[in-house]
Amino acid sequence: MSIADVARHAGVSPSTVSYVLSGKRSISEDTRRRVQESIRVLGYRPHAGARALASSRSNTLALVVPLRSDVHVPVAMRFAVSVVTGARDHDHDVLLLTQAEGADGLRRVAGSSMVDAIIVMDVEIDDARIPVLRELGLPAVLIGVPADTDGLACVDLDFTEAGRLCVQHLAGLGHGRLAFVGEPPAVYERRTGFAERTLAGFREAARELGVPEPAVLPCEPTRAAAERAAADLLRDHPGTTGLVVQNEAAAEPLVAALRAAGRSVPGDLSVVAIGADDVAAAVAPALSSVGLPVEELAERAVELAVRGLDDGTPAGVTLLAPTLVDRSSTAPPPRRA
Amino acid sequence: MSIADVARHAGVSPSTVSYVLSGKRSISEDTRRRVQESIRVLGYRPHAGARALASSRSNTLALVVPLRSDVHVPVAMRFAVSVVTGARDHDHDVLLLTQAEGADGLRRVAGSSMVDAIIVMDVEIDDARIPVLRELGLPAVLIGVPADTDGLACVDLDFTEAGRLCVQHLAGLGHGRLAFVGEPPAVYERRTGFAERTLAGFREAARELGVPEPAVLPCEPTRAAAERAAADLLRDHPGTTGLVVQNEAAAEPLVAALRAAGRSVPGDLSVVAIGADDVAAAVAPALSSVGLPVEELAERAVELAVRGLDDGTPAGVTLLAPTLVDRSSTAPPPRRA
DNA sequence: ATGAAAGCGCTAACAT
DNA sequence: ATGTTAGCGCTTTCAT
Repeated sequence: MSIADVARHAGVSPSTVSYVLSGKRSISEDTRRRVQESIRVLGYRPHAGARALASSRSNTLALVVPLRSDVHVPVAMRFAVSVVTGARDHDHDVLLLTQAEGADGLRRVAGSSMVDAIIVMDVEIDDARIPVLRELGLPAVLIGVPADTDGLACVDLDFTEAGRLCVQHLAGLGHGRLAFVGEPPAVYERRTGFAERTLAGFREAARELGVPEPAVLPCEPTRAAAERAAADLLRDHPGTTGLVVQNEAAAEPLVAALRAAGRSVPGDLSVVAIGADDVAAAVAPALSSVGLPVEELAERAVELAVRGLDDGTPAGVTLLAPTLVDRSSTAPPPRRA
Repeated sequence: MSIADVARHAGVSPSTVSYVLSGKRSISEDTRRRVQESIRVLGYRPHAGARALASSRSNTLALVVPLRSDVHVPVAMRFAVSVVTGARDHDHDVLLLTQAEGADGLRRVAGSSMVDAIIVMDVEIDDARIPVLRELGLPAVLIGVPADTDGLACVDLDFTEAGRLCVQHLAGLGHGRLAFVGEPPAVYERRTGFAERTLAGFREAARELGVPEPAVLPCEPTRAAAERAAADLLRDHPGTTGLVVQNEAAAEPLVAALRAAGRSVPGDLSVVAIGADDVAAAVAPALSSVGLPVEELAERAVELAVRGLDDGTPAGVTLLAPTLVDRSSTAPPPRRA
């Protein structure tokens, strides 16, 4: 079953079939219909390898997914699925690479022309794969923002602004003592962009608004760690009335622990989450939160990757504006007795 | 950069380079070394598409991952990562498909020769993709076991035996009243193989050992649902002393709720989990459990897929024997007062 | 043990 | 608006 069979069946030349398929030149309405009918009848599918060979386009994107245990897996999975879905909308497929393959994996799939572009998740500020990505000569899109973005396309939520937004929201309600429960220590140690930038925005805004230097408590993604963080918070920073949580796994147990300790949310303590909306909404009470627009980020990444194929990599950083959804976990602080 | 450049550089013919790479005919030690050196120096990578075209082998596997919200995501992700890792060990790459593409996606990637074999996760007893898989003429490996396995390779944990094993363990400790907290109702409604078979084994073994028909409580993967299940269990089946939980997300909150209700585990109630070992071990107290060997299942699946390329699909069901690891959540039942 | 050369199925320049 | 044809880079007979 090849393009020649279709051509014969439709009474046209192979190139005409090719052009009907690609739309790269105008075809008479009549011919187009005949060809499409032949394709349907014969059940013809172009051979991907032959296509890639002739056109130097594989119509395949590489997606590098993180393995780290400190990355929230459901969110990573949603990214991956959204990237696949977005890629299909642009007639592309997705080759799955794990972080474990590292730079060699990138060289391999690029060097053998398996993929047209590369999308990388979980980018660190000083990521070792970045120089490699530059050498490759393929469009590369990072979900995340490293220190040096030269020649690369980056997509992310504006986490700096997200951090600020949380402070503004809480300060606007009258909170004067804030704290931040964050990602696991390892995330900060390897300088993951989003975590570092969130904290920066959070601290800046606090400073600007005259809020005293807030406590920052990194937290492992376990219930036990969240309970410990709650205990630490209440013991070491008892005056805190406004809390920002950037840790999908810890949000629910943290709030539960606070309530178990007799603090009402939002009566005594207001809590704002940063992360996937459904996670925040599922907590009791539903948490006011700055949402992580996973689907939109993934779609943008795919679009940049695919667009880069024709226009060259459209380098530059795309930051999506964060929005805070007000749910039932924030209120003015309790009146001092 | 093509095979011709390497051949010229090494002073041999292109076919010799090809044979050095594939090992499909003997090459003098001297020639081999020269060619490999040239490959290294030039940084040559064979063009995947050209290879696929000439050899009708893409060295790529398709992996269909589930999207369903009732599938435990971290486990699905571990499967995916393990499949990629296993595939790389066999010099294959992995193309990621989502369930959303359905049968058409399978036809597409098979028809265009993008992949040599297909691995499908989250298989239902009567899965609509199975007839398609048979038509395709590619090796197909299911992680899971449908009703009709004719012509297909299936890999799974022996969940029937896993269910029996739990009963035997509990009955062996002296428990005479058992209950089962399972996956969400939807999982049973769509007749997911593993869930149905576990329950069958569980009930059979109970019958054989003279244990009265145990209560079965399906459970959504949320804390609230787990707490409800705990309450229902204590209210409606107060005599229960042995509990089997097959629900990664519910295990921890369920046990927590039981303890919060004043039941000690394993003092009053023994609990056995079925699922990923690390999840079970992370609960307080660490749960005795029948582990789900994710990595091994994935590796087997890959191996069957790759082996099928040369030998034809080695149809048949591979069931891994379950083992129960005794941790601190099971003990003899309390003596009747 | 090695080389020469015929495809694999498609795309895209070059025709008309 | 359509046809002809030369590759794309590799594998694999067929020779020697």
